[in-house]
Amino acid sequence: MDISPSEPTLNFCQACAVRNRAICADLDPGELQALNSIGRRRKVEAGEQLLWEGDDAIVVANVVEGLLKLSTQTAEGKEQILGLAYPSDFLGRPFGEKTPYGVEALTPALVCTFQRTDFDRFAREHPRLEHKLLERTLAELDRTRRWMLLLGRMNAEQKVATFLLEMADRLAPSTCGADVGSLGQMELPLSRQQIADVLGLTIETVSRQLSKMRSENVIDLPSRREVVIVDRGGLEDRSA
Amino acid sequence: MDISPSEPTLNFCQACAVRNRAICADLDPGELQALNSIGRRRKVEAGEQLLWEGDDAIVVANVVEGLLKLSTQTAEGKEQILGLAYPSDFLGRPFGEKTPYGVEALTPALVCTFQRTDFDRFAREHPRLEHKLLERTLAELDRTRRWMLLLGRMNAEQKVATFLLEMADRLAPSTCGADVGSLGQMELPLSRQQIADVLGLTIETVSRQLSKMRSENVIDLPSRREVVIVDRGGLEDRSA
DNA sequence: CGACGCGTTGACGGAACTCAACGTAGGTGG
DNA sequence: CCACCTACGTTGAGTTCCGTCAACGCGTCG
Repeated sequence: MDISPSEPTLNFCQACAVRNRAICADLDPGELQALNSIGRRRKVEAGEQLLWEGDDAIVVANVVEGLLKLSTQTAEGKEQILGLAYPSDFLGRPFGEKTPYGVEALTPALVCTFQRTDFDRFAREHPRLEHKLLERTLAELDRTRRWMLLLGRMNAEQKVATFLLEMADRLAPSTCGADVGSLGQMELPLSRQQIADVLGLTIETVSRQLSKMRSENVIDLPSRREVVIVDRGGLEDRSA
Repeated sequence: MDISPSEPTLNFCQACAVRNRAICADLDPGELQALNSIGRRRKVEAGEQLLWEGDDAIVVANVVEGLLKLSTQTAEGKEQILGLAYPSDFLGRPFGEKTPYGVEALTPALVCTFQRTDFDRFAREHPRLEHKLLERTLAELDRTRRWMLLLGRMNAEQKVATFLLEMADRLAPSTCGADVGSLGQMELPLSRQQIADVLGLTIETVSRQLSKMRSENVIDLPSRREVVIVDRGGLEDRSA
């Protein structure tokens, strides 16, 4: 809950890893100091829930490090992951009453949290920040709509292939030891169940599709969490 | 293409049907005049395409009257409807290069169009408009994410029931002869194929689900395009 | 009247789900 | 250190739901 006592009034923002990519990118030093004063850094452990669906929207946050999932569930308890939040992504529902989805960390994560009311006020007073938030929200809406095509119209093979390509692209920058990325090896931050929840499938179907692609020499699966893309073209064909 | 010659320089905005609900709601008369000067009213016929997926994002628009669909398709040509645009909704991709989805009118529609570059400039100079656009985009993102749960985790019966309830709610205000709405009668602005494209189903499955619900006395189908909700509770049970 | 578009219904097959057993990796304690 | 346990993942068998293909009904328009 509390910020580290060793740096009580430090301006975290200036040294922030996502300083140039997050919604605060266009703020000048004075504005940044003001934003810093209403925000708090917080570590979230893997598996820890940061926001609960349906709660009053008290908190919003910026992702600094790590990967988190946004999810919701049916009345019967079947889960659907609505999206993944990477560093510099924004979490929570500004200008809203209720948190519309749950947020849970998939890896150890570092987030920069704000009381929603503080953030709303700050945003309204700083159009450049609000503009950044708008651009980010528009991009997220585009991404979400593209995912609807996957959920509504793709079969299991297409879903899994599309997922692997997307993860390879999005994970590349972080693991960007260049050769590692081009070799197509990656460590999945999601369990099979979570992959299934992203794709609207069952765990067994995901497992079968992965095994099938391995037997067809399109991918390799050195361990549970590792995937190697052996034949990117083959994956792309399957994602069509 | 052209505005009506009978009202060459009139300020459409002042008498606009969505004046108090669309993103222009917070503008003062002077700002409204400025916005009016860069916008054009345009009629779109039912079935006419307003924006094409993948085109350069030249135009953005506000819906004044009518209903339009946003859609995309797979490489194989299977369509997925991403959302419906009602009066006061915003269309197109501000601050973006490409139009990320196609837009086609389902009913005769009236839209207020802007050159995207003009609109972008105006928005950046008028934070109140940009704020409205942000609120609208955030709400649309919430709505879109809720639809992902339907696409990914619901069976055909749940999808159709959810769709009927949603349409009844959203169509009510316009047809709001009060008693009409409460009787649960509505005229669907979508064909069976379009309903299927919204729900990620086939036309036959939609038809079968509707017939089944009629046989169970949950709804009635007086004609192709009409639906009467006979037992709202029954529908709600099925949408769970 | 016939043709066409749209919707309904039926028969069938297959893709994905369900249920169940088994395998495997990682962590714990004796 | 190894046996054990547990969580996670894989694989198999059977079932179900929905998609596909096809025939038919109905209203509309030329």
